[in-house]
Amino acid sequence: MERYNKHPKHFVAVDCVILGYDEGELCLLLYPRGFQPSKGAWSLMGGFVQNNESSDDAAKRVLKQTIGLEDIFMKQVGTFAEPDRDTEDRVISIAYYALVRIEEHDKACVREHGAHWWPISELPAMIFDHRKMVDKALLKLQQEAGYRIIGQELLAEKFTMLQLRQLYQAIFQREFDPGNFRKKILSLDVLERLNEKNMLESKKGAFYYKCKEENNERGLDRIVKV
Amino acid sequence: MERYNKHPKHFVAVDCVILGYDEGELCLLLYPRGFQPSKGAWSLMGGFVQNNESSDDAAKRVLKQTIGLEDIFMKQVGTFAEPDRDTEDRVISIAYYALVRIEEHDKACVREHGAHWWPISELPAMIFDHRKMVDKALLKLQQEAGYRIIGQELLAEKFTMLQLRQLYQAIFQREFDPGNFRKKILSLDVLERLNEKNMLESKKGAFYYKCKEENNERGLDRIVKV
DNA sequence: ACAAAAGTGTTGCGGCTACACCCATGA
DNA sequence: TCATGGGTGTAGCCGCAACACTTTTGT
Repeated sequence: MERYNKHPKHFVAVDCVILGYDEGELCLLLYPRGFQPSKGAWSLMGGFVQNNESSDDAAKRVLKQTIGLEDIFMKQVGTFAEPDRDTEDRVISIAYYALVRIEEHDKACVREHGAHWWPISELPAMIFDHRKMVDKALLKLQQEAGYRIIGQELLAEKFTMLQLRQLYQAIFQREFDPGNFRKKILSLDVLERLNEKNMLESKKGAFYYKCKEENNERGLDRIVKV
Repeated sequence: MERYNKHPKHFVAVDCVILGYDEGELCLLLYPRGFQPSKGAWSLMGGFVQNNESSDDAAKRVLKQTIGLEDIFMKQVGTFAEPDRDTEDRVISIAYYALVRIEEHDKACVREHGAHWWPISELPAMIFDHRKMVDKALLKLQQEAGYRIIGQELLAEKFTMLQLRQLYQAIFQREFDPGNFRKKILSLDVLERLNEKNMLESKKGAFYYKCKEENNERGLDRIVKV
């Protein structure tokens, strides 16, 4: 008994704003659209939502296919449903953003798609409303990072205060005072200092830290005022 | 040329978390589902996204139909796309929340649907994942109210400090000190004091305020720390 | 010796909280 | 006159920003 049949059905897609971090800057993974219209223009990684698949599942599938990684931090950005947003046919798209360690992704997988990492400050033109998705994703990332330590998602398992601070500077596009940043972060008591130092980025050497397990539970103080 | 045809299409709906404010408490408008399964269970107001209609448009249409009001404050909450969330058939639903002045809506229109305003503290069971939508909407409302004065949306064009404070107490589920609340709000310089007093709720009489026009532009200080 | 990052300490300002306090007036 | 909300003032606390200062070590 199909009660809903008088209503139209639509293509539903997911588009992934895949963010990494490299050399002090946030980077976005884009791939070149291979056919007209807008051939050669850059596009987010996307895919259609299949039957028996939630949009979360679809986004995970796209991520697996394009960068070969699973269990990635990922959140919904919002849904874009203007009737003419896709020039080919109507497609309603649910945007997600994902945070990946840029060093760990499957480079062959990415190369195969002709994809390219772009620094956030120099993004090329993108198809459709993908630029809007990216901008909204970056805002959501700031919100997330303002309430929870974003560290292991974009850096490595262990990281130094310098690395974490530079990451936050990239996310919030502003400087943080080294001393104050350190004290603020440590006062939250969500990092664990390891008995190991990074000797590469300073003469004195900087302790590595890693996130404590319970970091996932939010509810901290706010870290960065917006 | 339909390049997407190998992919499935889906029903796409909007569901509206319609919030009002009455006698010191937030209220939610629900209507009873009229058919099996879950007949008699309560449901959000919803509707299907039509062709040539964005989801924002669809949500506005649903609001117009159910409470007879246009130009209502409204924001996207998120998209719910579990394959089995609707027991009848697969429907992907985009949830919105709307803020309405409970006194101004079209009561005949609402009665016709058998709808009922429920205080937030005593919500009945709802169908499908509607409860999740409501909870997420209430969180979004807190976020919004924390950065912008939510006043004219839920109260009247003009309102007293007492009314505004009680509204905020309902939204954040906690008490605010009357003096401090007043000073904080006025320091934002987004309200305009009218030469008119409300004599009904106190002996001395309280000035009415209304929102200045530019209140819509966000970017204020944070009002309530979460 | 110098530079550069690590790490700690100090000080001042601003905002928030918890009140105290007077005002106006209806019951 | 008492209770109630309106409205203002104030003292203390806390957090943050700015910045000084010491440590360590490679070049």
